[in-house]
Amino acid sequence: MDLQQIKYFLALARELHFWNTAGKMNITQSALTRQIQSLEAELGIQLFERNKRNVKLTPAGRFLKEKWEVELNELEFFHEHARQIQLGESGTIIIAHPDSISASIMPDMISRIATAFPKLKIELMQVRYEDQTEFLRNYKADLAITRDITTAEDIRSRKIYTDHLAIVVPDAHPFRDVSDITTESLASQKFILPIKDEGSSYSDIIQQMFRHFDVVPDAYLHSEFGSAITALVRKGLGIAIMPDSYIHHQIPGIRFISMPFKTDLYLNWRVEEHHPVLDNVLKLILE
Amino acid sequence: MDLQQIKYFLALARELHFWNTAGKMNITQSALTRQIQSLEAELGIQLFERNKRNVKLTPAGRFLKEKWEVELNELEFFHEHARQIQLGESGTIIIAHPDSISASIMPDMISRIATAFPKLKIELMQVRYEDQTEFLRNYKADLAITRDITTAEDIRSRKIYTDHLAIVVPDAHPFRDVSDITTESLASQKFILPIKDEGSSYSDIIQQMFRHFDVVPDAYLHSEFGSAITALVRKGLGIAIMPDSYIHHQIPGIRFISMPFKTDLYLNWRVEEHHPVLDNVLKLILE
DNA sequence: ATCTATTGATGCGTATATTGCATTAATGGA
DNA sequence: TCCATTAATGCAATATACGCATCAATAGAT
Repeated sequence: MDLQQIKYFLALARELHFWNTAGKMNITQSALTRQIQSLEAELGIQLFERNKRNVKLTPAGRFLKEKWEVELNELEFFHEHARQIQLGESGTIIIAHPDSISASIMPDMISRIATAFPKLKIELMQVRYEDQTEFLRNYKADLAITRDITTAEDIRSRKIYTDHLAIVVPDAHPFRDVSDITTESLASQKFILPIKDEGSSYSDIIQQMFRHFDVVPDAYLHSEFGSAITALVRKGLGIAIMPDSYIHHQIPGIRFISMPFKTDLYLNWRVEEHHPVLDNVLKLILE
Repeated sequence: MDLQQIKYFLALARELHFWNTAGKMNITQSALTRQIQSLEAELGIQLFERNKRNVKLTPAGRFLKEKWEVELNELEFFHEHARQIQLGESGTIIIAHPDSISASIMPDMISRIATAFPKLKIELMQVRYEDQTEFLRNYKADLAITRDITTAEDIRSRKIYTDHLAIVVPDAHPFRDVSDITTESLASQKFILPIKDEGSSYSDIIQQMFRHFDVVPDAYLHSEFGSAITALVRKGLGIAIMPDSYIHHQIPGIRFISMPFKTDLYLNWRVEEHHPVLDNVLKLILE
């Protein structure tokens, strides 16, 4: 069974028309017909019901369409990753990280990696917290830096940094330093907070801070994106809680008031890994 | 890329010897060499390092070996399931169920299915609770009957039956009926209980019963298997809590004392399903 | 009802790919 | 140094896949 046959099948399953499909796949209708026939014969499964006028999927064909689509996609990612492994020091590693540390620990980390592996390409990406495990699993990312511990069996985590929460206010705001932050002063503020995520340790720490001040925050706006949040704070739409790593972004128009609440950063990676360079990069980051 | 090439690759990755592998795959060494070469060329990945004397996997080859093994296996299951879908009424459906109901609701359910679909083959299997979702997902089972609600997105559940917990004692035991069951009388008993599983609603119900009597059970033996448990009870090694459906097994040497605590049975199946007969069987069971 | 354009299947000759056989070249061990 | 083992390769035979042309069925237009 040839993978090309499955590709022909998937194309035909979308088009449901031999001539159009054959055109798109750059073969003749007769070749396509025979490829599908041979696929059906080899599997012992009729994939399409067809007469001279109409083509439609059988139940078994519908089932295999779904499965094969996923499977072929996975294969592509595996092959690409295998190519990266082969490229070794001149390959690419993909790092997913929160925006908050773009200007704090990331530059240092990147420069250490780049110095140690001059030919290695590094891709950076931002991924929503809930997608990170899946991105690692599917080889869409090789390393992920998160503010949450990952508990999955096939992912390893290690703490690499700790920073503090800060209250982010516009320049003109009356809050000047920690002594201005009290139960009363907080109660009258509007907050811009991250999207509340049950079981996220980062959310938990923020909640914990509010509990410490015995305040239920008045939060009407939620966002995960730092640049959006800082812009909103600057415009006076509310104040925010962010990791103080953001200070390094040196964003004008806002101030950070560091609070004595810690938030940890974790490095996450796949347990099962045959990528020698990735192993070395891991060692480098973890010292 | 031909799947046969991947099979050749996997065989060679195990043997690491062209002649032996070629022999096992019923081709000549030269054909095997060329298949592997063409696979490597098409992927642009060197899979083996070889000289005239030794063959070994490259890191990329090691990676793909693992992935392709899993993938090929999955494909096999998909094709087999697709064949079952095609066979329709003369296919096979696989039902996973707890041993407890083998003699109570199962016979009735099976006979209803068999009457409605005379050509359908039915396979029964017992699966540990924690494996059931995976068995459904991988098409190793089509229906699963459990005492726990399944919360997975891709699995649907419906309650199909409720039975009661019973205290299971050897014939000679002083407990005769419900009135003998008290906090004091329970406290002096040794129990054989199922393996405690956090988050299992069946465990919860048993715990709930003990809490009701304000007793912490003295349980030194744990098993999930009904036949093992009843044998142990008969030998006087302890008393057990079981669903009273077991009464229908008519096991000699033990007695069941029904308690007013309910345990529900759920039928679980895959949401995504193109198997028309399976759909019909579902409708039949759920009325 | 008849005609026509469209569509999937199929026969046939050609082009391409794959195989087995025989041989070659490299290498570890006697 | 010689020999047995082993992966690669040239070559001819065979098998497979392809495109072209054609056929047969059918929906829709007239």
